[in-house]
Amino acid sequence: MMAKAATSVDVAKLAGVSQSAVSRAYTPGASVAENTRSKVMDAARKLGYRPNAIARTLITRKSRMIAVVASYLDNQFYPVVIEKLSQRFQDDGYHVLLFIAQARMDTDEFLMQLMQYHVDGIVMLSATLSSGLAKDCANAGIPVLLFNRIAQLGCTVNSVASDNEAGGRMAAQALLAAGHKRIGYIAGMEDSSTNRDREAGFTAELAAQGQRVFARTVGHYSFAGAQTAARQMFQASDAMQRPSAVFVANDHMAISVMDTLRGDLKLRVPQDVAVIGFDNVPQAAWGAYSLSSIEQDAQAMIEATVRIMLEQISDDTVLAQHVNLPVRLIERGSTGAAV
Amino acid sequence: MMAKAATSVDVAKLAGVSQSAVSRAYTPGASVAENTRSKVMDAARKLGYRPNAIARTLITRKSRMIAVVASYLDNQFYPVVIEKLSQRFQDDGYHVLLFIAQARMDTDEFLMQLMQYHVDGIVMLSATLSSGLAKDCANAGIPVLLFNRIAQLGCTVNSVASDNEAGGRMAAQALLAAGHKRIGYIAGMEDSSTNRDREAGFTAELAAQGQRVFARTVGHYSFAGAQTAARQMFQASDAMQRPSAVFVANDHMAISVMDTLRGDLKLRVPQDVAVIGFDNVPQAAWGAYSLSSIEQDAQAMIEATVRIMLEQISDDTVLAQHVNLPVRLIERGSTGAAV
DNA sequence: AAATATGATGCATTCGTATGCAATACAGAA
DNA sequence: TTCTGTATTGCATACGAATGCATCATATTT
Repeated sequence: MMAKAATSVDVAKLAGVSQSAVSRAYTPGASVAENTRSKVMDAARKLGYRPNAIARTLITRKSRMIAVVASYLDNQFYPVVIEKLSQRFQDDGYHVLLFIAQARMDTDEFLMQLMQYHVDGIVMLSATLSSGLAKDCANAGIPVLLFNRIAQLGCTVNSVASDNEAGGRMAAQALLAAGHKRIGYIAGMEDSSTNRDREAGFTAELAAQGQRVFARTVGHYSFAGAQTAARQMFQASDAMQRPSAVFVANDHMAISVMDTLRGDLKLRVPQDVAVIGFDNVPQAAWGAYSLSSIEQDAQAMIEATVRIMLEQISDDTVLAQHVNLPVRLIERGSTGAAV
Repeated sequence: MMAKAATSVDVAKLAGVSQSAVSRAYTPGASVAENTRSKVMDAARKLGYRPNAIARTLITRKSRMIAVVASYLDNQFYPVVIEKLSQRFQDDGYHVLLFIAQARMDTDEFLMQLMQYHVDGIVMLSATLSSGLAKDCANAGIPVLLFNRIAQLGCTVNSVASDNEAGGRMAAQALLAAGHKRIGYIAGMEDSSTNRDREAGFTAELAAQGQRVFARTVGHYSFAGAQTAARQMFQASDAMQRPSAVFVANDHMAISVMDTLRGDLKLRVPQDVAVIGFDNVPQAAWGAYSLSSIEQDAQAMIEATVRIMLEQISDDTVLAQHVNLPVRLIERGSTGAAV
């Protein structure tokens, strides 16, 4: 039933031209007479011909595919980014090959798969991949970009991130300005650059105003981890023994923290505890949370990502770039601001 | 700097065998001596050789790529599905090429892109694609599966969905059992099979127990649309003029409805209005909402999807299949159940 | 030891398109 | 009219791996 798809040779035969002519008709800027091109296009339409991107890739060595490596998508920041990123690449004629990275997956196996598909570039959304692996990819000649993460050493690896340190400082300022004296921090993954920078800025600003972090626990950027971290931090029944405000390393965890505070611990937000997160995911604006947050400019991050990738694909002598975008404070009810 | 990647010919030369031998060494079940295979593997390791999946695709006519067509990912049901689906396909050696479908995108252009990549199969998560387009793909010999949607006519198109009608009935039963007499329905996209079936089951069960839908508005499966729909439905200041319970066609909208009820309209859930949704997305379980819902068994849907796709890829004589999986009621606080 | 079966290997071709090169046509210039 | 330059076109080959077929070596049988 399935007719073998028409090839450029079939089209050439029907149009009475050579296969080269067909190829040229589909190549912008190639030398073809207008007359020939239209003959080819007519024949192509009749046969339902579509150029085979696979065969083209084999010879041009450009697949027009970008690998996006992501981790668990329950943090809504990532689906939003994937959606917009995919759209932007589509607008430029690229497509996204999605890889879900898992801890259990052997990284070598993973690398192998990426290489086999000959993607034109790799965008890593995941915070869980070693930058060693990222460097391996770069050495193989495929531009790599760490999204929302800073590369440790590799000047071969690009990165696009927000100014997490400034964001950490903003969070501290917001809580200090509201008069809090006992301020806690719930960390994400301790070895991630996002957590490190957010915490550094936060701590620095507290110090600048003569305070220290009152309590600190670790939530590993997971929903369940944040619940545990919140319980640990707020278990004291004496209000003076626990923070009156907490900066949570991302919104995904902050929402879990708010649920735990209200549900398990019967504490009110913001009256008993003020909460501020990071990312400004869509859910932060939901009425039930009204979570104050440090907003990452996802759109700008995506634009930078696409720009850098396309540059590196077209010209591999371009040096690795590191973009650091500004963030801004979004004040909502969870820090006592007017909703 | 970027050394041209080693090919099977390079490996063959170094190992002192033919290129065929290299190919066979990588083909499970091919006829190669153990001795030869290990010589090949040693040479491959030295050169960092990886088979070129593109070249392989050209000759085997199997790309081992599955296109997943998705729409706006703000409804968290889809990111979860994409993540799990991608993992399941990866486990079987397939990868996901992600396409974000947009209304503004010309469907022909879209189809062309899919064909060009010679994907082995297409999974459509989006409810916004015409099944006409889906049929076109199937005619081209690529198995197509509608996920969470029923195909209208095309016996060439597979579908995996939940028993939406039964789910609609369950929702009605839950609200009726709680004694509600004024029950509303907020619809999703009116031309989608999910909305149609959910509403049909819901209405039928109400009728079976001698009731009719008290009020009905349309939220188009969007967050903003649900807000408008909720305002319309609950604008009456007299409690008797508005529903005491509402079934919302999916959780994504139901959460928006709850926010609107509480925030704008100052109504309590469940005391003033009981709310029940559909999908059981992760957020439904969040403490601030505790949203009762009809759970779709995403895992089972994914297993069925992968099974059907792999069957159709390996044997194109298999007829289109239609899977309808059971759903179940998850009672939470939003319908007055104990939390 | 000879005949046969079995497994391993290499050769040559194939997949569908892009492209360097040579050939051709056709224009304008002299 | 002849020459030079430019625009088209086709030929042949390359991309990298898989595979049918023929060949060869080895194991098994008689």
